[in-house]
Amino acid sequence: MPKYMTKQRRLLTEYLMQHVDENLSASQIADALSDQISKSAVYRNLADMEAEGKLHRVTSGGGREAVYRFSGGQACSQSLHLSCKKCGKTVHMQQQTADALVQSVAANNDFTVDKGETVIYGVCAACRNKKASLS
Amino acid sequence: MPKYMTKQRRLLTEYLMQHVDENLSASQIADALSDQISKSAVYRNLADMEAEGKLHRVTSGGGREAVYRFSGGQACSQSLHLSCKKCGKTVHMQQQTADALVQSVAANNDFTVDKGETVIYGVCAACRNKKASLS
DNA sequence: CTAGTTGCAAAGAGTTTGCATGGCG
DNA sequence: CGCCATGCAAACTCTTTGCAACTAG
Repeated sequence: MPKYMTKQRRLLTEYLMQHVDENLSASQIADALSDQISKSAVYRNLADMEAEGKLHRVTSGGGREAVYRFSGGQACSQSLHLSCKKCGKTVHMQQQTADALVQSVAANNDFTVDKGETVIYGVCAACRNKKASLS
Repeated sequence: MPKYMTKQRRLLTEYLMQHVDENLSASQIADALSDQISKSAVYRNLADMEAEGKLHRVTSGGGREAVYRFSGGQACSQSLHLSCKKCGKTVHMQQQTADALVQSVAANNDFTVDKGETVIYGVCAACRNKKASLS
């Protein structure tokens, strides 16, 4: 849990702000900022931010790297996330739909869904159309 | 894509059969079978089996290891999966509930859910009760 | 017999950690 | 000024790869 707002921390936050809702791997971020922040600082800050809940760890991008997603400080825990396997974009499901879904699962399977942790994979409208048009 | 059914491959398959629907990390499996199969063979066979579609790669267990789930050859792609964060068990959602859910998302967010890829995280009934009873 | 597989060990990739220096408040 | 955070590099963990020996068909 950080106490000082360092230059590096600010730079990292700015970087994340510019990549809201994208899935970024720790090493990818560290690499992009390598000339401004050391690798260790990136990893440490990323871990801190995750602990603070400012960042969500996805870790499911096909590799074995730590993958994070920054959501601009919004209340992400209140809406499920839809992640497109094609373009990687993540969209927040409407809370209303999410709640209905959660209740449905609770009623049918006696299972309490964690909205903040769950990411639903599939294909977004844009990519679905794209796929249809080209080969 | 393997052509021979080797002793190691059979042993690995048997191991997986005994752990259907559990989330197993590659290293965990390799370690468990270390005295019967070499690490490399485990990794190679796991990769082959995934390519053949006999195994599903989860890779989202909080660490940075390759995590797999074996489903005994069932048509897992037809039902969403619920994974308990406490005990790690994965249960198949009833297809009926899953379909309703998928349709709901499709209607509200114009997003095509991939049932085979999606894992919903939360807490199962058993663990929910457990949590309530002790401290 | 022939080619796919295994095993071992070395090489990689990514992440974590120890310690001295630097900088926020 | 004091203590946290940074940087650097070494240490680690997990995974991949090269190559000779082995074995399933």
